[in-house]
Amino acid sequence: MSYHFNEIEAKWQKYWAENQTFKAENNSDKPKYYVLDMFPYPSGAGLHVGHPLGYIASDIYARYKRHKGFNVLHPQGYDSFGLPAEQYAIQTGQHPADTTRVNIEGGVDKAGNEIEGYRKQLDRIGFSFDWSREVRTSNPEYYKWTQWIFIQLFESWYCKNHQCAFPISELEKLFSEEGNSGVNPACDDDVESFTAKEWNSFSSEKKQDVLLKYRLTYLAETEVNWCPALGTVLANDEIVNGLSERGSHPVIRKKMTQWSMRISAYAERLLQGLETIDCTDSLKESQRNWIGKSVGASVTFKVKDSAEVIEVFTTRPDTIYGVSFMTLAPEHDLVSKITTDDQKGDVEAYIQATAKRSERDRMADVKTISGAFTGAYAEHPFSKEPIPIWIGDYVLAGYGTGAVMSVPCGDQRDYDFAKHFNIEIPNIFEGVDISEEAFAAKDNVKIANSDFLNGMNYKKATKRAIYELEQLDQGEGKTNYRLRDAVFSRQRYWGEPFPVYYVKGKPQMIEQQHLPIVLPEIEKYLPTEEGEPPLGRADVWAWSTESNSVVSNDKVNNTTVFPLELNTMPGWAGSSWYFFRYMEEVANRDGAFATQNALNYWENVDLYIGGSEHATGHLLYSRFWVKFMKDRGFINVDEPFKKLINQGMILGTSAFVYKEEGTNKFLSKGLIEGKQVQPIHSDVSFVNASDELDIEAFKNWREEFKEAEFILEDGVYKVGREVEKMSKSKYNVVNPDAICKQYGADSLRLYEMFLGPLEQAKPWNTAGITGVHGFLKKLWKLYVNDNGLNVTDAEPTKDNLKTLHKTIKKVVEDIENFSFNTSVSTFMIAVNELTAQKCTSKEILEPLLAVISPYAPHIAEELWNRLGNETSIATADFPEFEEKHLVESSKNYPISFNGKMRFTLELPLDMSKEEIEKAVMAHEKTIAQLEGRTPKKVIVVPGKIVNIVG
RNA sequence: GCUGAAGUGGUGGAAUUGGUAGACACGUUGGACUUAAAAUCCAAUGUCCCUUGGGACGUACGGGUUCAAGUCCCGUCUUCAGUACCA
Repeated sequence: MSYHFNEIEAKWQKYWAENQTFKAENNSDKPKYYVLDMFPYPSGAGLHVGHPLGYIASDIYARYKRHKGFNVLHPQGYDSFGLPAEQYAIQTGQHPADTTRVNIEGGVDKAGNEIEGYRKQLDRIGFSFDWSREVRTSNPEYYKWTQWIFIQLFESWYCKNHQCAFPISELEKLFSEEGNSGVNPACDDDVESFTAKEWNSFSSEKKQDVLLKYRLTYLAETEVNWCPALGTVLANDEIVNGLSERGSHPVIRKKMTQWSMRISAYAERLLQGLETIDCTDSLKESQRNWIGKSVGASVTFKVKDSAEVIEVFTTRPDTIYGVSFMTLAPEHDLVSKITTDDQKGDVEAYIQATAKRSERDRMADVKTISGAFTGAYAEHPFSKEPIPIWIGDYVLAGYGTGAVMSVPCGDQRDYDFAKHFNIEIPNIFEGVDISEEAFAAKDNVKIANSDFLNGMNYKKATKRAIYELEQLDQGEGKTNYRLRDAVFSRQRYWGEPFPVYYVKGKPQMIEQQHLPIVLPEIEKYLPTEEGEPPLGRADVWAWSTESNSVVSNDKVNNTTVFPLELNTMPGWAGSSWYFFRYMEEVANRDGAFATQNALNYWENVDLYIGGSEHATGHLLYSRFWVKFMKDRGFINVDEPFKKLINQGMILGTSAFVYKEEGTNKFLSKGLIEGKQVQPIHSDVSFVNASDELDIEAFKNWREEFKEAEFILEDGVYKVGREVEKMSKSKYNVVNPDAICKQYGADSLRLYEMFLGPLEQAKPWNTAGITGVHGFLKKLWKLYVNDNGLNVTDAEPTKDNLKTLHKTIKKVVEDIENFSFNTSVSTFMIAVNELTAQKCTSKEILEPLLAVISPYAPHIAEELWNRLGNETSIATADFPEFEEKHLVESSKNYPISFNGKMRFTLELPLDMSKEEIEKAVMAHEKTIAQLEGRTPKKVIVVPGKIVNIVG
């Protein structure tokens, strides 16, 4: 009886589904373990072999933990809001909800495309997901709680003293009792001071305006990349050379009122929290970069002949005597106020010119130095000397205060700017040559020409400068973060609607019992002619405070019926908290995002696996929301993920045929030398393991190749190979369904792991799968022969036990180190050895199945069943490793001469050092090697090696 | 530029605290079985020299430490990823 993987796999997948084998329990005596994958965005293109890599790894770990006696939560769902569905909707007029459902569940979309669906594709690979807990972010039952969290953020403020978020009502109480002088909140820069008395006299509208500046989510004017032709805001990466990536339309920088998230309040905690996460240094480093902490000072410069002051942030207050000019960002508010009449022309022309350039362009074009003099002067805080004030686009409006004190001798950008505009470059470093470039190092230098700072080093001078600035009330020590508040509005249709309506232009939250606010129906998924977001097209999109429901727009009277927010939330809203939703069983999901019971039991994710493209954004945002929810007492954990692994990308191995230029001849790879050829991608499915092209298949592929002539070498056409990103346009996409059909899911799972270390990028080459497939056949033959089951009660031999326990030991180590590729080799070795030993002993073969089961669950389940087990192997005990079976009495010593291994010698392990040396020195091969020489030294490491020197 | 990761046969990749480099596969070559093919099985396979025994060289490159280095240290180069005028 041979190995019929298709039958076996279908059988057990059905069994697992029917018996809910992988359903997690919220009440269990077992210890809990939560294994999570980053949930997929269900695109119409379906899965390719790169997608399941991380899922297979996490599945192996989840299954292993079940064998080890854990109650495992291993859920899956869909990040189903997003841009591609909306773009597709615009093109085809289909509702994104429909295309999204088809992409998940399969079927035929309105355009007539037959779509397999993510779910079926995933099921075919045999994952141990608990599908009963599935979530979809676009489902109103789910986004109800995304909206709820948004409301909680709106209803909260952040106290810097306590480093914690509190209800906004507490802040109102503080304001009414003592004004805002005593509070230390994270808030907008432009808040005014007021007393309790003043606060209490404010109108309701005024109070709302003031509070908005303190809320953790707030409306604010933000500078965005606006594309008038597309009618939407674009992210930086959607703009190429100042034009939109889609359609090449002009993009301008525009201020727009947008919802923002005050993530900056959490900057320090997000940084500190990294210490508690188990992940790679590179991931931590990219989080740190993003947060961008820098320690320095804020310094205030007075503007001469003006009441204005310029505040700057600097990391080098010790170089304050090196300031020879100030630079403001062209967008800085002060520019228009301080520019002299003489300079107005220059300054305005410059501002116009820079406004046309996107932020990205400015960043990309670092070499061009540009700027303009405002005609105004600032006053040096200590020397009181006048300092010319310039504007320049190398200063970014969005970072720090949008202004810098320029120290050309100590900063290369300031230096280049000064050289370009012939501004003086005073040297404040003792014995340093600055004729060629700035001196930016902090160490091993003393400050000079700096009055009271002379002779001090960086550390001392910094401290002193801050102290002196404080005395003048013109500065203080300050820590700055690069992390900016996150814009939370999108001018899109396919996202969560805000639970917000506007009364006299002031945002009001809809009470939580009326949630969800369901996305309205619209005719076209495009912005309105007036440039409003797509929701501006909805006819029924107003809020009635009487019926507490969404009503027709024509009822808007601004007394009881008000307009609703037209923006939707960004993609990261739904993915910032989904891991908590899985914790709750569907039956109990109505009353809360998850019950306290479920949250207390599962706590947070023990293992999180996903792509590195989410290493910054998603991770930062979800960590932010979790910290906020912890502050407000909704959950009990400070970090969402305990351990995080980024799987590497699987690359495609493209195949090329070579068309000789000007002919219709295709030359085999070996014949192209010296010829003018044009490489053309061939579909990888036409190429076999030996890189030989199926010429007929290629000819039939496309009309233009029908008449092609093929010049062969050794009777075959050889293609060229190149590793590239897996993509449809390169014809190197491999579909896991096809692999499952031809070799089986177990082969796919093993092969994906066998390719190499999980975290590394590695090329896919279908040819190699015959190796692991052959292994599964050998495994099968170890249990089943032509007459049926071939497993006996025979007493295992010493060798049998040694093979089994060696395998258990290695596989446990591998799984716990996430080194899945080496486990597969270990299985191969085990099966090769047991086959050679002609092992039929059930005592060996039964536990072996439990070891292999996490990797190849279908075949393991089938053989387990054939051995007479009536329950699933999924929760069978993982066999215990016993050291005694590996104890050896002798060792095959490598005998080296001057570090080079010459031969091996089998010696008992209980031999002493001296005895080993004696035995080795007496050996004929040793004598031959030495050729009469006397060794200077003999190194004997018992149990390891012998090295003879001399 | 900065940060991080990595450079090992024709290919993917193994190699505990420094201790037999190339496990396990793919591919290739030869053989068995077969009318033939597929499948399966057996053998060889880092490079070079050599008649066998064997020898020389080999983990990106150049140094160093050590009885012993893919592994540790210093320097250089290359590739990939992330990030970028952050004051």
